[in-house]
Amino acid sequence: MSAKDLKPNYHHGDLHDSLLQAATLIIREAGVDGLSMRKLADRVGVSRTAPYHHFRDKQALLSELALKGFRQYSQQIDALFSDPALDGTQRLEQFVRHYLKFALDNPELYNLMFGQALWKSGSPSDALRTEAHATFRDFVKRVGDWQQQGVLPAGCETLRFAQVAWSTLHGLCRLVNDGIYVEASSIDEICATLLSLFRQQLGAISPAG
Amino acid sequence: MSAKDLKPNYHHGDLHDSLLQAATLIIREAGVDGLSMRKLADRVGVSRTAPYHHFRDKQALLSELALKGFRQYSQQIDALFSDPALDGTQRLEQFVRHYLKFALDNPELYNLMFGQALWKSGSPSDALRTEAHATFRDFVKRVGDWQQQGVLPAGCETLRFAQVAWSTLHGLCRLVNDGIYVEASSIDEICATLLSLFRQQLGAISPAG
DNA sequence: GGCTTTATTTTGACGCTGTCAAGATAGGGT
DNA sequence: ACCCTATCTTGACAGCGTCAAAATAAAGCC
Repeated sequence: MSAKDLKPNYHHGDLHDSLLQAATLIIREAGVDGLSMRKLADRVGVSRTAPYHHFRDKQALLSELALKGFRQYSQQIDALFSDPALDGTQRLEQFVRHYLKFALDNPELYNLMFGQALWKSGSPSDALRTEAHATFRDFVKRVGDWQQQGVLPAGCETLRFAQVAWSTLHGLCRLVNDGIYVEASSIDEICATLLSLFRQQLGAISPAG
Repeated sequence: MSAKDLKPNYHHGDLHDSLLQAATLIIREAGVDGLSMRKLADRVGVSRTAPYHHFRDKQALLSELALKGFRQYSQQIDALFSDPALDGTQRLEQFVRHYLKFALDNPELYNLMFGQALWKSGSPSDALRTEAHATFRDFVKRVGDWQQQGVLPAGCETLRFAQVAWSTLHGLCRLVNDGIYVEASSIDEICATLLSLFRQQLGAISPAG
């Protein structure tokens, strides 16, 4: 037998995927902090150390979850940009709203993808690093397009603008997700302000103009 | 004896402060994750549970550290704004650079002050909540001043602008501190871009203008 | 001084965590 | 029927936060 997919009563079937799936559920219910390797194993119905034959350690498991998150995110964004009914301005607005929605709908996943747990102290897997970089490159490219289309200001290096814009989006997501400030009700207004700021349409600075 | 301050050879002297002090050191050396109540107690030379008579739990200790961080931050910012040699524009620039510097110089402390560990799941002490809110109010007030002085665009609700601006600063700090992107070398340039963006001086959008 | 009261600290314990080493088991190939 | 290898389990270790109860030392009062 070559394909392991067809044997549901091997030792487990496909423990690797079952673990990822169960981990996703636990994280949704109890947050990343509520996920332990032991509870995870228990949930799937195997012994405590069984997962260690499929993931080097807990971080490796989390890395794969984050990786799946990036794939999911990219897919959603690609879908958004392949809609031919939207012009550049609408795409920018939709992108911003979608980014926030993704982060706010999946706070724990977002935290995994863009949090210190995986990135700090150098552990992220190569696959994760690659995928994340691709995601950022993609964003920079879109910012460049928007600049060319006159949707975003052109008198500014694309990379720098992209870094600042991403900082803004990321910062807002974190402030909300981490419970630091902003009730959900204000988000639409903040989002509008943020878009006006990016487009440099906040009104004249000098009253002497 | 009424004042405990005067007795250095009580049981410990002032275990409360000694713990905070040692915790600060450990965090600087090993990060917040490297701080455990047991190691902390050991470092100070008391038994594992001694700290629990001075802090309800670990979170209470971290809350106090964050509180000290906020006081330290406010003091530095106040000093900056009390310099009469600076005009509004310079103050904005100095503020932005100082905010980044504070966060990047004390990454673990910044994470404590503005991270999910304390804010998420509702545990922050009243004192911490009060101090943090005051800090944000202060920032909003300064943004209002800058708007009146023509340093920042006036055609925009102060609170909204402040929220977006803080998001940008916070997001940048997190991206750098969490090791997600941006080498330290780019920060100055990003900072400049960020300031231009806030001041709406990034250049014309429409090539038809 | 001696006695009591109170503040402070320690010892012991519990359940939880991540993970290593060694043994058990079961499927595939011959 | 055999072995090999992939898979899983059992046992163990060190570490964690924290509770309860016992021990200690200081302070207050006579």
